[in-house]
Amino acid sequence: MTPGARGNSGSADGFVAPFPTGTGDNATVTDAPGDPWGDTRARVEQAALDLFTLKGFEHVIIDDVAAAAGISRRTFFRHFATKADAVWGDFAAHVARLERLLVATDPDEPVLASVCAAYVEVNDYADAELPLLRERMQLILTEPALLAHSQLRYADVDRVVAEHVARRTGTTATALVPRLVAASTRAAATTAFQMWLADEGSSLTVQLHQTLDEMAHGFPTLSR
Amino acid sequence: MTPGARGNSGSADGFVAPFPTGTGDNATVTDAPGDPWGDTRARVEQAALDLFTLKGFEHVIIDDVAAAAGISRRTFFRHFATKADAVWGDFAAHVARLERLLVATDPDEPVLASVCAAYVEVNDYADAELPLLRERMQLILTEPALLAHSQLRYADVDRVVAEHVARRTGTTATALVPRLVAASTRAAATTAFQMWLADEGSSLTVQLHQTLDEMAHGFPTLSR
DNA sequence: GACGTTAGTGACACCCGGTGCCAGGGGCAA
DNA sequence: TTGCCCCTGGCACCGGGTGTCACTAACGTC
Repeated sequence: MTPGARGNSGSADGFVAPFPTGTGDNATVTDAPGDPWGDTRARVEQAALDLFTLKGFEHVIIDDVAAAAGISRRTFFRHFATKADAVWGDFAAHVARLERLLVATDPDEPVLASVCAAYVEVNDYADAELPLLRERMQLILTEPALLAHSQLRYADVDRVVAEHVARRTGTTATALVPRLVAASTRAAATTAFQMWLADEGSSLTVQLHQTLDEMAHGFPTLSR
Repeated sequence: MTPGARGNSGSADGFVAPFPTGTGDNATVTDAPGDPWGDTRARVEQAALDLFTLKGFEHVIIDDVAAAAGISRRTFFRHFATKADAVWGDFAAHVARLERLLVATDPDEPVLASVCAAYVEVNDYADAELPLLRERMQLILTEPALLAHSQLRYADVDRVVAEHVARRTGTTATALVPRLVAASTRAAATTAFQMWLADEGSSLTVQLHQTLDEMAHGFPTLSR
């Protein structure tokens, strides 16, 4: 549901630049112990996020990001398949974590509740990570091109959830209920993120809980 | 929720070509009474749909569609803002119809039920229109680029539904419940379309009813 | 210490979606 | 006939994305 807000530490799918690309501002060579030139991918991500937030996604061209990160346009596309991908961090790891949470759920717990709980838990970020997450989600849910692109990323989430429901209910992931649960919970989670973004002081966990519960319980607020 | 399956009769936002563009296969000039040269936009739509279905969306370039429709590449982009838009027919009219249905709902009816009913009714197509609808939805839900693009179109639907719920519940369209109802019902409707596409012999109306009810009632199938 | 391998990089050419601009040319009213 | 409106095609251009080639640093091997 969310881009991986961790600072790209593990580099699950990211490479590490083994030498400097020399824009001149790299100070001394032996700056940090172990990783002297820093992670190129992380540097590009940061530059992209900053520029997109500052000038708007479609007003920034790849050359801008590349220049800000001290790499060439061609190299940008070696680290990110598309312009939009620069916003998502290590999302594959996030999806993998959701899948692990789902697999580890108590088989006696109601399926829908287990999905909601996993959604809440996988989005339980440390306070220090929230500003970055906010910046990412603000872009994803606000910029049309990124909103459209998000559909492709979220397809993986839907698949993981649908497979979980299918396992628990003894059907296939393409059956009605697994698909419906996946689509509905994701819709609710997205709504929770919108509410969280709109209210600077709110808690993401609380918003997720409230929104998922409201949906899962058949919208009790609407006079039932 | 659905592209307008009607044959583009009203031309709510489409223009009408006032003279032929002459690829040679236009038979005699006085072919059909009243509209001798046919609707250019409709011709392009048909060519695009056929080619996309036949070769896959991203394996078809605009020049292919333009050539098949007997127009220039530049003219294609005068009828459709993007390549993806050629698939959607008169979707704005479809959204407008949904909005009229929502406005006309009985104020005493439960809000959620009124949204579900409107979703079902706005997607109640004549048998003759179903093959075209199937082709369109198959593309939209299958081709990644079109799936991503659909998010932008469906944003209009969400807005209309959220505004309806906001009116009925005395809040704003950006409040939690209006947003959540809009997102959830759309998720359910999309799922219904997937099920309908997967089962050649099923009824779209039945699928929509079943899926929306399952969601709106809190997923009774999941042992509650 | 010379060597081949591996991997990230930059430069270049190219494809394709999309846009701005300009120049026709047909319908239509004055 | 004149002028206007609108649709059209052609052309140049922008920007995202890809294939290819050559360069160079790190590393293991003989």
